[in-house]
Amino acid sequence: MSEVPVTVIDVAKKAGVSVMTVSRALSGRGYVAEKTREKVLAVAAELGYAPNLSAKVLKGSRTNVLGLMVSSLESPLIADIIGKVSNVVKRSGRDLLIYNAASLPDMPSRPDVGRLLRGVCDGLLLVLPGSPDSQLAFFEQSPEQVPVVLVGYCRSETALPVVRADNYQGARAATAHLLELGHRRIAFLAGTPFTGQSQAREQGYRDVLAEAGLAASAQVVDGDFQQCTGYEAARRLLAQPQPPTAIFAANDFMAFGAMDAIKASGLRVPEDISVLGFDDVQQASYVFPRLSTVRQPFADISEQAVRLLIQRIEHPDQEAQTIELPSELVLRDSTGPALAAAR
Amino acid sequence: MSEVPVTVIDVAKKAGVSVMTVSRALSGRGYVAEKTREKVLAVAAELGYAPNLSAKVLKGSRTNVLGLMVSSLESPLIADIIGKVSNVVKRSGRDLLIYNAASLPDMPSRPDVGRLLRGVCDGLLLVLPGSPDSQLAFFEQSPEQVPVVLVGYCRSETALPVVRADNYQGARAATAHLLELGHRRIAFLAGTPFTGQSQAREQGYRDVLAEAGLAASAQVVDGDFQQCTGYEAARRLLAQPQPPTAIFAANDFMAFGAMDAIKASGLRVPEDISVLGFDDVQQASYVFPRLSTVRQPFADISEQAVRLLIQRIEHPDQEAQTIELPSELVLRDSTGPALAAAR
DNA sequence: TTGTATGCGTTATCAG
DNA sequence: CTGATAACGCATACAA
Repeated sequence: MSEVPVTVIDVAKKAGVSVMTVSRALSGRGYVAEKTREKVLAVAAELGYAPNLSAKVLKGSRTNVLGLMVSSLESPLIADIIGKVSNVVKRSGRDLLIYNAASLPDMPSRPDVGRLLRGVCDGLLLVLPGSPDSQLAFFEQSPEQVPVVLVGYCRSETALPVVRADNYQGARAATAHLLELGHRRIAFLAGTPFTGQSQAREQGYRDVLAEAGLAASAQVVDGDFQQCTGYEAARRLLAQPQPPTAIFAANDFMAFGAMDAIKASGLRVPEDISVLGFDDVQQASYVFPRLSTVRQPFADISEQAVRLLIQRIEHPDQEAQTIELPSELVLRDSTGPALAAAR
Repeated sequence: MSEVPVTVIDVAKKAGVSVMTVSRALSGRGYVAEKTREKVLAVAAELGYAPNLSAKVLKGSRTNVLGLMVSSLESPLIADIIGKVSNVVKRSGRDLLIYNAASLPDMPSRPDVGRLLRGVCDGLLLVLPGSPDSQLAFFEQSPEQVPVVLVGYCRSETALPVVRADNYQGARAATAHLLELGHRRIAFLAGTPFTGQSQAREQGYRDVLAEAGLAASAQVVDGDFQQCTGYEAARRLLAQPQPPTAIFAANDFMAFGAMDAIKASGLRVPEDISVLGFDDVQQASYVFPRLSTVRQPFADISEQAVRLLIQRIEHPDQEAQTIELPSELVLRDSTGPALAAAR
């Protein structure tokens, strides 16, 4: 009962026509008699014919498959983006293949990383918040080889098309909000520098403080977007003689870690210390207290990224553009007025 | 400067040999003079040759690519498994392609779902906790077509090889622990039924209660493994005249939701109500209070699943086996003695 | 409107 | 030990 793969030849034989006619009937290109077309389609359906993707690729034609390269699979944030992109792609009638470009510490990524996908996919989406730029150079060198769109990339040095949130304005709004609440000692928990997103957020934070005449009170702690790092960083901040009254984390996960550290120290959020995140991951609404944060419009970002990629596949000659979507300050329960005593 | 793809022909020309010699030198199969081999390898490296995967597939040879089909990309748990599998596969010198088999509500999955991967991959790993069995039937019907291994599947009706944790014993240990702490009203928050994992856990829960003569006190609330569902379910439980003193959730995310609901009601975990999860996702150690849970050995599971898949690729004729790895009760801070008043 | 022949990059077969 | 040739499944000129 094991069905051997069905090819155009099988369909052609059974339908009593040539392979060419089958090909035309299925692709819709070229002239085929309506009656013949129906016959072929019926036989194809009956036999359960599905085109061999590899043969298509080899022939150089479109596969209707898009690729998504990520620098990590262990971050729930990336998982969320992957899920959204996957849905958008499916809705466009295409398929999506995901590839983890992360290289193991003891096993450097081979030069053919990505070759894999490049062969099979019509175009590639790159979500690489954890990758050094060497990977990117690989794609920049041959832009006409395969269409590419960067997601959430924040540095200006690339010639590739980009879709991202407005990290700078988002961070400005967040910092301004904390100032309005009366906070004067606001710490910033930074993330990894790879995509430049953390720097953009830090810049927004610093600029707003500077404009309020508080440049000297800026305190930036290095981090890596991980929850446990946020925990450790917050512990160190709390151990200071004059701990901050508010913590602005470069992402939600570090904010979660910071909240845990604060609670573990016997302090309350937001009564004793306010915490503000960035991203608005799903968990932000479920933790206690619910996290105030800057929302990145991931649904829009995914939508635009896929749209832009498809556009580039169909019009490879157009200029690369950068799409920046607005971030939005979402106020929940983790931010509150600064303690009068602490001002 | 755009590099056109380098083929064996290019290498052959530059090395002054035939394509066949190049193929042999690179694959290591067949006789090639040592000196010729070195020459070819040098030229291949110089030209940056990488084999065309599609051509390999078309020819029917191994691709050294494994596929991972998941039923959802939005669950952090699956994301975790994906990451681990990805690492194991990389370490084996192979590559991994991930495909989201979830079908959109308004766009049913086309019949060629999976055809895609089946063509390109030597074998497939299936992680389908959210899929009805129709998808599975697809693979069972033609097991010799492409080697397949199921991950975390708990029903006995399949002839395919399976790797999973011991859900039943894990749930037994968890329930027994709550009984030892003095709890007598223990509620169980169930998940989706698709893989049978929730049922296995529920069975362990019911059996231990029955053996303690408490079968009548079993209370099972339907859920779907989602955090918000855990929240809602816990709220309903708390609204009862005699709320449970302990909640055993079929997974950690529902446990998180339950903890949030308890805290939002002004009660404390574990002083007023104990909460116990299942899975031991990373967040379980970071939430407050840290979650007691049943650890699924995902690292081992991933390792074994990949190992088993590779074994089946290389020896397709062997009998399908089921590997069940032990779960482990991990006690943290979310479980404590039952309130004397509530017993 | 339909059929024939060719090539994409690889590897297996078989001859040299 | 090495090389020419065919074949995998599909789509495209081109011919009929």
